[in-house]
Amino acid sequence: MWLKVKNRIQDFLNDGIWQVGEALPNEAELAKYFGISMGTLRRAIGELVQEGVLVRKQGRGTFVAEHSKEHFMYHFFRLALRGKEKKYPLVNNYYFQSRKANQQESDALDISLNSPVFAIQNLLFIEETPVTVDNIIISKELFPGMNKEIFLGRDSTIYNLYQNRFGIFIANANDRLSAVRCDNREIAAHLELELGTPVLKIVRVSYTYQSKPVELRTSWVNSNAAEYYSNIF
Amino acid sequence: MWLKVKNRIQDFLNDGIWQVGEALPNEAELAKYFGISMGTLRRAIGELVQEGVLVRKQGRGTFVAEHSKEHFMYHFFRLALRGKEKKYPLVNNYYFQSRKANQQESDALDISLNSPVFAIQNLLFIEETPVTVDNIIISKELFPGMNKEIFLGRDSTIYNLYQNRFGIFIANANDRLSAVRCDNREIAAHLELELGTPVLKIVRVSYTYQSKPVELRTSWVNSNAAEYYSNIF
DNA sequence: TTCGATTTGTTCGTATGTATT
DNA sequence: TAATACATACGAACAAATCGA
Repeated sequence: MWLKVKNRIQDFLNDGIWQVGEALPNEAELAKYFGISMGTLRRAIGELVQEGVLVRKQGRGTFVAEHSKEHFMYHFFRLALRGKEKKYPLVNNYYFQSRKANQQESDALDISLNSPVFAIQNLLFIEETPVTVDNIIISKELFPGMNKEIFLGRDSTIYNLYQNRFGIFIANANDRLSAVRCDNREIAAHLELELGTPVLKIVRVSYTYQSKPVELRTSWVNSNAAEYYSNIF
Repeated sequence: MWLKVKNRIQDFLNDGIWQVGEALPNEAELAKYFGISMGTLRRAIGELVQEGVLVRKQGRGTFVAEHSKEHFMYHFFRLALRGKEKKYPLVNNYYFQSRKANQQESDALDISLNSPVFAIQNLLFIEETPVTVDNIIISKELFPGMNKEIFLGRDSTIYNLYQNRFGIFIANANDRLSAVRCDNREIAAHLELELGTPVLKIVRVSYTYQSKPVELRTSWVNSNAAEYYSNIF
């Protein structure tokens, strides 16, 4: 029963019945609505809280999770200068283009070949040191109304923009890392490295709670300056 | 109360009152022993189950978790051949030495400089391809009776050996990744790479449930053949 | 094969504690 | 201070899995 209720609540969330940041009805009401006891309801909600979908606040209510800049930074930004504490990067945009998805992109994002996508290139600095060039690919269809002004005008992280403006939550990501020679002149120049220097290449696909792929991001990291941190639990 | 009981159970486990694989007393007995209701006890145990410390089996009992080879492989071995499924590696040992900890090693393992340690070098293959050279450092003090025969004679993963023979559970690990030029002749030869080829360098510190550092492992990965997978939730 | 004893899993209802407004 | 909402705790009943007689 708690599993059924959990799924029904998820469906409500997907259908946008309850909006981001909004409070759900209180536990007693919800239990009555679903025809179960409060204990069982709490179990269902408890799981969603653990997954980060809902947030419970004692004395206030249960809310649809709204992730902060800190959350996204802490969770998804895995780079830091060698041996130093993690810091917020500064972002410099190089291009924001409309084009069609190639094979790799359409495979990763689960869209058809040649679907319209946005292709974005950013250069990130930490303490004035260029640490990574990010190439971002997102499907146009998922982000109706998106344009360069909106993208550059965001007041927080990119994932926050997805969440707040488009209702899309990045819940998890899959990174594949390898070491490659930096043979691309443009990237080498951005990172202020000589051609042929080893760089960390990261291919990330980010997903929603429903495991729907949202973003393909390829990063080239200046490995002289920064390291990738991975915590395994 | 449930938090207090959880901590008391953890203490029992640390003190070895309940051994690996053993069953705990049943819920009713435990609740009575701790002077709490079964519901509260279940909450305490439930958290430990979630953390992977205990395992509950309906109809049988609650057991001290004993992690399988599959668990350790799935959780802690993050390498796979490019674009292929994860496979078990074959391990080839190059040396097993006794020596004293240097600065980096003593810092990482939280032991004093020049403490006795074991230093081990392995070469791992996947499908006949050499994928990584691992340098492993563990404190002698944590592994009384450890020697080359025991280490090489293990019938499962290294972490399983720590668990089954020494009662030490690797619960989480911290990896720091960077791309470097492979300038070490020996490592290059092991990986069948030319000197100067970019390789993925991973520095891992592994910890017990109590966040005590157990192992420092430095890996050099043949990035032509293999990739590092990282899942972020 | 069946049956009963044991053990964890689920659900219910209620009471009390604690944080917020 | 009172009302509201989540947090914790208790106890009981029944379901489901396991194991041995």
